[in-house]
Amino acid sequence: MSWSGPSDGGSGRRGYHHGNLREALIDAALELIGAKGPAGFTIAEAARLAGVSPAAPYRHFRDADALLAEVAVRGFDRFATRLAKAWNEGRPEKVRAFEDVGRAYLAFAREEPAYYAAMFDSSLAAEAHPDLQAASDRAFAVLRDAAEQVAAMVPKARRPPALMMALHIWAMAHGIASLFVRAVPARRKLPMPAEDLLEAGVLLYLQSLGLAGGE
Amino acid sequence: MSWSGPSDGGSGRRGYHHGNLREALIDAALELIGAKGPAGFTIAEAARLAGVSPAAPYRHFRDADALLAEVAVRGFDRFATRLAKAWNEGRPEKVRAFEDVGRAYLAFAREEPAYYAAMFDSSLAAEAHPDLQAASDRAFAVLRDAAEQVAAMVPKARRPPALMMALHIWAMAHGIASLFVRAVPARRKLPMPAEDLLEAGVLLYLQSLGLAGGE
DNA sequence: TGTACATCAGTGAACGCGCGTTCACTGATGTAC
DNA sequence: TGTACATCAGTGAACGCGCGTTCACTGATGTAC
Repeated sequence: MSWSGPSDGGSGRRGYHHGNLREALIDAALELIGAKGPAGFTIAEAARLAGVSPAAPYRHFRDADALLAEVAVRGFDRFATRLAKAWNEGRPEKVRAFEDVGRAYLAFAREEPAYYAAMFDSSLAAEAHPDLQAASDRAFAVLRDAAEQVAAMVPKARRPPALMMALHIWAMAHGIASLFVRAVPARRKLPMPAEDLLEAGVLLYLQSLGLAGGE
Repeated sequence: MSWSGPSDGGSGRRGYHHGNLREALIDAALELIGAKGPAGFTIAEAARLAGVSPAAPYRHFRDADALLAEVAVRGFDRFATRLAKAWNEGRPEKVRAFEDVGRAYLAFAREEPAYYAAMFDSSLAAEAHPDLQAASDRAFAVLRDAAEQVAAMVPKARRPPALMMALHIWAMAHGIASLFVRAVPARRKLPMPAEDLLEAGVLLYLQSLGLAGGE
């Protein structure tokens, strides 16, 4: 949560011009979303956190939704990067790398709850923010590509559609993240780490395809 | 969304006393949550919808959270009933009945989005509402019991923990419901109905256990 | 290198709004006798 | 059956609050010459 002003260096304000207000507002939004959820953040409070007047944000964002969308876009970009890193082009071994993607998914939800909430819990209409749709697509593409390469290992006769595989894994990872990693009324105490739960699920799933050491 | 007043019969107000304000407020809350999500509902607007003054709700609920919690509790109860009905004691056949539970899960999310949102998208702390926790437990118990009976069909040597199975299925169902049935920024067009996606996922999962017609 | 000027990124005061919550109140209902 | 009274479930006016948004403004920055 550092705001990386160019000439600021974290020392606070330095006069009439903020210097990097856009970034500071995004940082503030993240902080607020993390604390109160996407619905609990206001432009006014973000401005206060950034140390500017309530009118200042309007120089950079049309409204609260635009700021929220920007946060979500950045979230998806970080998310995509993280998943791609975990996949690592399927090295050293595809099934193992695929499981790593699942772990990276949960790790992101756990370590970046504010981004995650902006991405998945906000009521932004993706249609109204084309760049948001695009960013979400980029993240999903990583998962789909990985699924495609894993699916290709299955004999053609019983090979499932890679897209379906990707959707299944995404759904399970997202379900676990939503139910067990974050705070919801239905949240349960897990008898095991969420990561292990997902790993076991993915493993069973892949076993049914004849992959993964299902002896 | 009818308010079932005892002496009212849907004909509107009948004087100083509403007669069934508590129910009317819950109905109003459902309508608002359905339209704007759990965060977009206010006590004042619920009162307006119910046709009473903004102070009236406080005779029945301590605050907005209490009303929201009541809605969520009722949602979990309906949810549990619906899942139990789908499971139908494992008849006519356990694996098939288990799939039915999955279908019922999605059907609920689709047909009762307001309840579903109150249950899973609100920021209520379950700890602060013990009855909410209990209601959520009752719903999960249905799924866990079903999983237990399905797991019992697997030879002991490779039988997975039933609790884990229940968590996997719940996570996948919830993930699909969250990502593809409801409106979120990351929502994708599915190449198939969500129900089919879940059914295929559950089937593959059970196949890995040697259950389900894995030819 | 210096000066004039355009542009940019903030200010701060103001507005109308809806919300949550309180308060003394009052109309309606139910009950004791 | 009738009356007195307690209780209950609403009223409506009021309060303080924070928000989103606008506006004319002004200080700071950058650029042309």
